[in-house]
Amino acid sequence: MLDRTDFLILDELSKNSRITMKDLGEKVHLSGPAASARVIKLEERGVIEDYTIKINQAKMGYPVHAIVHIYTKNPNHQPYLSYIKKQNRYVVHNYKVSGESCYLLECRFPSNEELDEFLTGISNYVSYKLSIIIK
Amino acid sequence: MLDRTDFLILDELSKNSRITMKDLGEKVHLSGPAASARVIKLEERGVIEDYTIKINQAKMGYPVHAIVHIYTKNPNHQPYLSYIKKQNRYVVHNYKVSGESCYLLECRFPSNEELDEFLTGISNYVSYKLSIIIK
DNA sequence: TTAACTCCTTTCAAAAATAAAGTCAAACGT
DNA sequence: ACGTTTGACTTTATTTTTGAAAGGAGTTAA
Repeated sequence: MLDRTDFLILDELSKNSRITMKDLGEKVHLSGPAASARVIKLEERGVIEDYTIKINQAKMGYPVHAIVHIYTKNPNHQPYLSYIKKQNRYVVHNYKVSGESCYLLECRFPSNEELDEFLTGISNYVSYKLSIIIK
Repeated sequence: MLDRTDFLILDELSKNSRITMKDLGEKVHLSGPAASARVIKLEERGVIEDYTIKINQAKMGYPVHAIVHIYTKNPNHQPYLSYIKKQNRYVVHNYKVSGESCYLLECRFPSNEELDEFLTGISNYVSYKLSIIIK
């Protein structure tokens, strides 16, 4: 399905998604139009889902990075999920998981104060364990 | 420091990092060169760290997505860290965290068999708890 | 008032993207 | 064995985008 050249292309686009098709072509020993055609196919097949940027959240004012393990006491998760949705400025991911906990919440905060408020908020719906990411 | 227009630019680039400066300019009510100048500044300030793509890992053959909580028994983490480095084809992130566990490992596998092998491998160095991401 | 900045626009030459045409080789049916 | 189709590529030529340069408008400070 995917050949060596496709992998090289994905690798280059991962490193720099704004590379020109001409330069991408050179890197993978193809002409610009050929590289472009490959990329379009990768998009169509859904292998490339998105072109995006990595933002330095600390410089954006969100230096506190945390993982919160959620243990829902109530079988109805909706109140928790609604609350999370309302607090989405802090939430990076909310994974439903199998294992000990029910959800794994990755989030970012401007300060510990706001983290504290957030945790106070969710404790109305669920119990949790907190891990702060150090690096 | 960052104004409303910068936030709009970051938002648009997050959604599509390959947008042309001309189109980006239109979206944020600026000329192409003005948008381009803003973007260059955001890069220089380190707010934009990287232009990258989101790859559908399932279509790449890595459908199993897991978070592994690592508890190091030994105060010397090096053997664990070296092992992780060797297994980097599976590892998305290896966060050092404060809290109950020592590291939070986000990883992806082609199958449960390979997840099993990986876990067998790390159990030589550390103990762990596994969470499989369902969605 | 004037000078120095900042941030923008417009203009235009150079570079890149894209559409189109043509080449080549492998696969397939007759 | 021959012609046809298909897929992936290159080259060429047109269109579009980029990025440099020049200049204007608003702000601040001497």
